[in-house]
Amino acid sequence: MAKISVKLDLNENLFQKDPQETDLGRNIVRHSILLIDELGFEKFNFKKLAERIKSTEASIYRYFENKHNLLIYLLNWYWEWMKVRIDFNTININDPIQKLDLTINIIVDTANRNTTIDFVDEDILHRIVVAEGTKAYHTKSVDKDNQDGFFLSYKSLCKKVADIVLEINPHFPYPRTLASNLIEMGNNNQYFAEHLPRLTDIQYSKGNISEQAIELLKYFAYGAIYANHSKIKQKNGQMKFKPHS
Amino acid sequence: MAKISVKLDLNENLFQKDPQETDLGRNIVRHSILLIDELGFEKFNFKKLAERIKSTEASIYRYFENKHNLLIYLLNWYWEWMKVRIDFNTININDPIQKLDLTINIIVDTANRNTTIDFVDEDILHRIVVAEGTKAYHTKSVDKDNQDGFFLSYKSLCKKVADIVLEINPHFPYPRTLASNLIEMGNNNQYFAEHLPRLTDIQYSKGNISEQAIELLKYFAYGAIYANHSKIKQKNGQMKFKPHS
DNA sequence: CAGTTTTGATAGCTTTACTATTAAAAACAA
DNA sequence: TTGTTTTTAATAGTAAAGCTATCAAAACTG
Repeated sequence: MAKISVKLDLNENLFQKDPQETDLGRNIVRHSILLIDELGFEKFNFKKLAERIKSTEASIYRYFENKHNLLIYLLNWYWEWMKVRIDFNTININDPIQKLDLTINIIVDTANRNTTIDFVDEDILHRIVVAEGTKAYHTKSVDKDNQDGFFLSYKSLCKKVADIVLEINPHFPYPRTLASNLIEMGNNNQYFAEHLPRLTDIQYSKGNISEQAIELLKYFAYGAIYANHSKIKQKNGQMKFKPHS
Repeated sequence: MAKISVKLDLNENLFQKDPQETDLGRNIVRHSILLIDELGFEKFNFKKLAERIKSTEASIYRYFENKHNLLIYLLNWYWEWMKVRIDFNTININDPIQKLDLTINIIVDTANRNTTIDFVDEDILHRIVVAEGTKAYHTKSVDKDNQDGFFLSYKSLCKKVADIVLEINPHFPYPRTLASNLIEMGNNNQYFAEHLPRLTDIQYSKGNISEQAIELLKYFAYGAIYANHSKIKQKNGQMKFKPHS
């Protein structure tokens, strides 16, 4: 497998000093991924990370203002990487259905990659995205973080997926919702399969988790995209009721 | 509006001492809701809560082991309350489609309630569920918490919704996923509309957020439930491709 | 009114999340 | 190669968070 050197463009507000530029920076990124995965984001801190990489807290603070920004940096990295992979994989494909199928594959996991990046373990980063991803924007600082462009990558990723959906059905009324939901649903159902199995229909006993997740996302995606709403309205027609008023 | 005294049955592992039983306990619950809403869960702590209710940290620790358990307590309260409302509202309804529509109304918001509970502000609690809900299970202690029954209410709520879905279409292959996804999607899209509008198709400019969320959830729910998969497979048929292998 | 339980007041301890200072090391330039 | 700048390490210190322990006062219970 080719080892392509990838340097993704990430929003400069996310760091104090670009961690992709120095050994220490790349070390911080590499080991923060491992350590967040080990400890969970709440128990993770810069002191423990410093010990692990035999550096100091103060040095890490020169790269990232705090651990929240580091998490968002990692997520941005992943979202950018997803976009690259979608572009790369769909470059010669015209059929939008094929494009969406491919995109769903990329949403679900990082398997079958055609490159590796030396200082990022993408499988572990994917676990972080699944387990800790929503913490990026579920904070009181969302609006400020959003203004600082912390979610630009996520939004443009969703836009990309939404545009593929619109290629399939230009009249589909909820492209953004479908896009963000495919991503969140994919993450949730993989997490649920492992930790809260009653909340998903994906089951270890049925075989490969990723494959089931892909089938599931396709089912919901095409169910929505091709939804026959005149038929649904007809089926639901008789009862023009007012809910609990 | 009737003021019905409701005491929900909540898992006893969630607290050290039942907060529904004492004035201080009810005060802790009431003001923790207000304070978490104000500060966000990260900045919220027992010391600040103690100041607010003119009590002490130590006293609060006698009710809840830590703030994480308090959050889960509040969420369980809300999930139980949703179940009560679903039961109450669908009690004389036989049409499962009508039941699901009602359920979607209840998922989206707490409007048009027929009761109020004195020590819980449900509108604010709903905001907490939307903004902080996923933090309940995105921790390293999920599996332990799950064993302690911290998510029983959520799971049985999903089961209830899934059963309604199966009433409509007994062959639907993803009832649990649809159930949990309707809840998470409802929460996400309301949150996105407010904070990250590019991630949803709900827009303030289009009018009432809740109504749009209800329409959206119905669209996706019935799209999935009535998905014509032979037709979809036919449309997608020609390309039996292997994604990026 | 005696006994039990609950609460409040106070203290203290460890960890987290930083900031500041200074010196050593590394990088780089003339 | 030496001098200069940048980067890192080492150390110290602070305020807040997240607890635990003790004891006395208050409140409720029989």
